[in-house]
Amino acid sequence: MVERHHLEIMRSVERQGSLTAAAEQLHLTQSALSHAIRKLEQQLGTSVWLREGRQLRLTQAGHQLLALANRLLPQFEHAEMQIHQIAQGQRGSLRVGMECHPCYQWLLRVVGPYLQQWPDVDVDVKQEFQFGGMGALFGHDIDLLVTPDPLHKPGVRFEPVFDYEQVLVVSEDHSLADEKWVEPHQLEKETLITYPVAVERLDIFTRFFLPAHTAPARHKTIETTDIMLQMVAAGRGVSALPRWLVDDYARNMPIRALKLGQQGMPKQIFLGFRERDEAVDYLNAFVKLARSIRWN
Amino acid sequence: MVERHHLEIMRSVERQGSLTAAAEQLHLTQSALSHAIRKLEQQLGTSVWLREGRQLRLTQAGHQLLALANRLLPQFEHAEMQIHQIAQGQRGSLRVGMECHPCYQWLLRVVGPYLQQWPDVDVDVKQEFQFGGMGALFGHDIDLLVTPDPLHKPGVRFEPVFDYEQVLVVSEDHSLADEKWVEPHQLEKETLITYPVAVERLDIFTRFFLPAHTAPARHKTIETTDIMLQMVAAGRGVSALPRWLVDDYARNMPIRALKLGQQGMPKQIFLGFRERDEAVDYLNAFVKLARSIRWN
DNA sequence: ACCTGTCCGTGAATATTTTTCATGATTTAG
DNA sequence: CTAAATCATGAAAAATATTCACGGACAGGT
Repeated sequence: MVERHHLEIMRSVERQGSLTAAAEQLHLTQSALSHAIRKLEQQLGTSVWLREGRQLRLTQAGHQLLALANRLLPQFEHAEMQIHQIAQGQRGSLRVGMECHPCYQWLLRVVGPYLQQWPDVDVDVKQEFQFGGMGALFGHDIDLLVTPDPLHKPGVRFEPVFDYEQVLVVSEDHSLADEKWVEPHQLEKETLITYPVAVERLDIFTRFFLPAHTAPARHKTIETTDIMLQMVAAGRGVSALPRWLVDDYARNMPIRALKLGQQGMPKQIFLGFRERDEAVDYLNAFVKLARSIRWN
Repeated sequence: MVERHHLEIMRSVERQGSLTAAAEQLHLTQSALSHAIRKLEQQLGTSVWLREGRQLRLTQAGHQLLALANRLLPQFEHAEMQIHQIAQGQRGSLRVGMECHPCYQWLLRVVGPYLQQWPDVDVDVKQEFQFGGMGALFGHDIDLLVTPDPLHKPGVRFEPVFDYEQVLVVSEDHSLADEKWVEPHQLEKETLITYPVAVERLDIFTRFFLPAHTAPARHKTIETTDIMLQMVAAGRGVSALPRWLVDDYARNMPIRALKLGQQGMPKQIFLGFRERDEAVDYLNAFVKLARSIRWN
């Protein structure tokens, strides 16, 4: 019925002052506009303007239409511009999913600079997935997965972006506090504090205790890193965390970091994304930026 | 570029869940929609949804479009409905112009009931006209002119809507306070207070003093009726006003109304409008309602 | 694994709509 | 009163939208 085209005509006629001038501005003939409006008037059942000599004066219906044009046309134009930006990968929204607790601390450092570089990209972080991080990736609930466990499958690609060392955190007063490293059996009497995730996903078990066929005496879970470290500082248990994270906290807390085994436990953070999105500029840029960020 | 039609498709596909179902709802074939969107995608430079098996999933551009559709389509529809009402004279805006000061008091009593009867008509009152009330009427600045002086010209019609008597207002303490009527020469020593308009437009001069070849001693002008009557009550002068207005104020003020001459001075309020608008329902209804209102 | 029904995409044919062209009627300015 | 400018109109041409008739892909049932 009322089409965008009609609104363009209304606006142009208002701005240019005459049908003829408007036609020129719209790269059409005066006749085309005349026909277009005439048809609209027939459909609306009322005229849009009154022909008074060579002047056109808007009727009430005409005023409504003009108001509509002034309201809607900018929205059309803005949306088109935005979609254009999206088409060129300059604008978008990046939904980041995370599968590891301390990853969040790391992510925060990446997101800041990223938002500066890509002011037109929104970053959204999600932490709960019904079908796991991979499920969320495949189900398009997220566009990027931050995880320490790359689960290679066709359709997704994982890129390592950050190497770090997982360390054991103990209180300054702990008997092991001055050791360079710990062996599994040294923790047989300890309380281990971890995030509340399945044991299979805890490297401290899969790569440290299990190979040595031992385990800590007790296992507690705590949601947040801050409280976890408070507990460790208070001598209520030990925990395994990234070294960069511990170093950060150690400035204000009586805690120490120890290597897990003589060689330490190297870990990596990976970014996973759908291969289809490989060409998406702002996603690629995120991966690149993430890789370039260093902790001193 | 992005047309209303595309928005309709986006919305319908979202609601119906598939192109085929949307096509049915829009009374088109699935092929038509497919072609339409394909062309749009080419113009935008990005696809609107991804074909995943038989599922369509919106891209970011698609989400933008859908959001646009949900925002703009209701506005299109609302505007069309409104214009339809305008076309049938059920809705409009009535711009009322006034040429006489006390007319405003009268108008207020008409507008209330009118707004009740015509909830879809907006009433706007204007009091200042660059080229007089008639000019405003011809220039389409107003649709209705309230005036005591019908100036008949081709193209406009005037309808008398209210008969009343213009009376002299004096203080209760005035020497004439208990007279039934006054003659012009009795006011030769008085101060006359009027609204600030040209003397030719004041009936008290043209119909009362001038025929008797006399005039009041002093002439002051005051903008507002309230202050004017305060002055009269205080014995600072006399004034000429409609009887219904004076009766209203006299309940709380020490003032009296006297006939101007033995016969009194009958007056009328007229409503003027363009003959072209004669068929406009809500305008006609205003005139009719104005005529029917009585003061008891 | 193999139908089967359903969905979407595509190219050619067709239908519809938009635009132009050519012209006339009306009005304003000089 | 003429000249220039404006908008309206009908017919012709151009452009666009829609349908038709397919084909390929996929999910669900057997």
